[in-house]
Amino acid sequence: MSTQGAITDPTGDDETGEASPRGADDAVIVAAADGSALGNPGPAGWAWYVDEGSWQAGGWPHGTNNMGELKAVLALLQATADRPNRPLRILCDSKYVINCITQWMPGWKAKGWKKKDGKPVLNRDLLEELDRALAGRTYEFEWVKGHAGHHLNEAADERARAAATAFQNGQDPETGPGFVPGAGGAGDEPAGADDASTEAGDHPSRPQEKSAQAAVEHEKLLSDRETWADAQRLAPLLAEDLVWVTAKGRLADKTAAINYPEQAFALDGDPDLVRSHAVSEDTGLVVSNVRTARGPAVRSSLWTRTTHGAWALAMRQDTLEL
RNA sequence: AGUGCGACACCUGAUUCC
DNA sequence: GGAATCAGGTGTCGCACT
Repeated sequence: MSTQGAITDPTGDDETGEASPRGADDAVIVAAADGSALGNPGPAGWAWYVDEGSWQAGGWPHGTNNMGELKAVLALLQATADRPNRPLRILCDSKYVINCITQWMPGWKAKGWKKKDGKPVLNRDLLEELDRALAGRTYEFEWVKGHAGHHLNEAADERARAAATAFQNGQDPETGPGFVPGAGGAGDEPAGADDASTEAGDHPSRPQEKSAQAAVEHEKLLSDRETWADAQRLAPLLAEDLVWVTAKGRLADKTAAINYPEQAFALDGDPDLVRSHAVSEDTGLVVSNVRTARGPAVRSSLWTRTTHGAWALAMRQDTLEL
């Protein structure tokens, strides 16, 4: 099933990433987009795939399947944004995503992002970004059944799951080469002439920003009860030599934090990010406002990357507000 | 306000088999 | 590692009824 029929027949050959003359200015880009969320919600990944030389993946430490599905399409749009004249054929197994974009969004926008039952539409931020990214583009969605052996869909699925798995292990996912025009064949485009799109998405390519981003994400992850209440998930997030200065001015270590997670991690509401700072490529600082059992506090957390590539909390200080 | 229903995904756990 | 079956769950939407 296809929507938005503005595309001139893309050769009908889905197995080849791109149709028509490679790199042609108006050649249809055929890509599959897919998402994954382990445990749903849980560590989540997204990916789009054109061919072995042109794909991208990413994710979050915590997200839903549908966030992943939406982000996969959004990332594809962003990665190809510098070629707005090339039509997109997007293979997607989520009817939620296809219906959101092709049927429901117009109504939601007109009605102030309220569903039929009056409740607010979920994933609105992603949807609004998608709406912006779609403007001026020629595209067409094709629904493909998931796990039915479709080559492009399987490839995107594998990469999305791999990204989710990476986040589950506290590691950074493989993000892929990004959109590389004509990557599939004996390309006519100068090799490596364009890697500007490699970094689209959640993980900025500049390493300094990456560590700040990682620190923020892991800080959020650790504030989630589902994470810290599970010792299996909690332990790897804490550095062996963790130093924690509590709100009362006491010193605590990793063992104490693991033995008394309720006291150490329970918050009223989510942490409110104040600032994040990249100390180095492997160290990020996060300052946030939190509501502890003892009252509101300012929390500074230092996250570092271990030798295994995973991020762990190295230092934390809480200061109670007056 | 609630209850269903439908659809597509995303999972978790078992089992069998190779 | 892989492929197939069976349970059970959440993410999300629309629709119809109470």
